[in-house]
Amino acid sequence: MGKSPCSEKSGLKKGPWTPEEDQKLMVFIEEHGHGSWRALPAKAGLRRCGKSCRLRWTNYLRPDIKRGKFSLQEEQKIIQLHALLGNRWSAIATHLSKRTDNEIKNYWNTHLKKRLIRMGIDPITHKPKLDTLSHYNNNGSNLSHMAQWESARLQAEARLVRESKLQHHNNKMHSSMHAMMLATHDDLDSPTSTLSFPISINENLIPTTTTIPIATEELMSETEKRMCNDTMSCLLQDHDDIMVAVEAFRGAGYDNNSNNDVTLTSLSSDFMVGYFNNDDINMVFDSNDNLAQHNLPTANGDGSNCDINFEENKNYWNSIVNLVNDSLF
DNA sequence: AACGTGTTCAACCGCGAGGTG
DNA sequence: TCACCTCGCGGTTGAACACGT
Repeated sequence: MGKSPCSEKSGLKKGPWTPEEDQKLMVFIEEHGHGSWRALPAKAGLRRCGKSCRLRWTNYLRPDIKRGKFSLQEEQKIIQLHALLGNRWSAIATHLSKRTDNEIKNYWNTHLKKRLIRMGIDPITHKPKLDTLSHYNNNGSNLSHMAQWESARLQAEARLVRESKLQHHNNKMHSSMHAMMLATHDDLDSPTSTLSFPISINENLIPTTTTIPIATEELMSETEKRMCNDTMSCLLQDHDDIMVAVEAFRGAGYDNNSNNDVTLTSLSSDFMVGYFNNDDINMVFDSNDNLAQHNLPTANGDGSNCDINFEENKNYWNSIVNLVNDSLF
């Protein structure tokens, strides 16, 4: 297996890179490209292993790297992406232009993770920790707020389940495209409008759901296309984008089945979840239509609770993001 | 100024995926 | 199918730095 011979070879330098070494590596790559990393050190006149050269280049010397303080937007994005993708730093890095996976990983471990822990949020699940309740209990008055929050949240979820099932039923009833807004606004408001607990929901991130026939674009009427555009405009720029997303969905390994509509729900300005209405498969796409995650389990196998899973996640993300924002000021 | 402690982040290590013969 | 190799990823380390006493 691919165990690196780096540490086993004598005469190879380790540790921090000198400016001279950096210069040699940059000049060589600019002239020849990196090609085989294993062969590069000898060609470039470096007493380093190829692995060390690759790391130095990708994490430090590459010209398209942005360094310095992370912006608030970048922090929010990292938190959201981590909630969705976990410790897949390279995947997260692809959504933050000019940031390396190593830098994001370090920033998470040294700043964001600690901040979430301080706020009583589990940095792995992105949900409030159970011991947060006892923390609040020990501190007195806030326990009732936490309990009220959880109670309101559960009530909202129960309503969402009911409405989701109704929506799923409607989807089955109509085989052509339907653009519809989920009636979730009140549900999302309820925990915050009645409580003083400092979690609020960002109303800009209310999800929109659109059901699109997976059949070819030609089958869609102009009206349908327009409805599609209107509903998805918060996420996708135009009809072409939507069709690209559908193609990406279809291209992810599933057969084209004209009876199998796809439902797309925008989670945020960067992510969209989709699922086949008669399937238990659902997927998450980023704004570039890349498949970020798929095959998330569903409770009843018919896709009817997909909205609930992602609705719940979205709520937590917004809560986390808002809490982070609150802690900054 | 000296020391101890905490924090940061560049760099390393080991593992697994994927390619190739 | 198997063995070998390279590459990329995520976890971890430790030197350098910051800060408090």
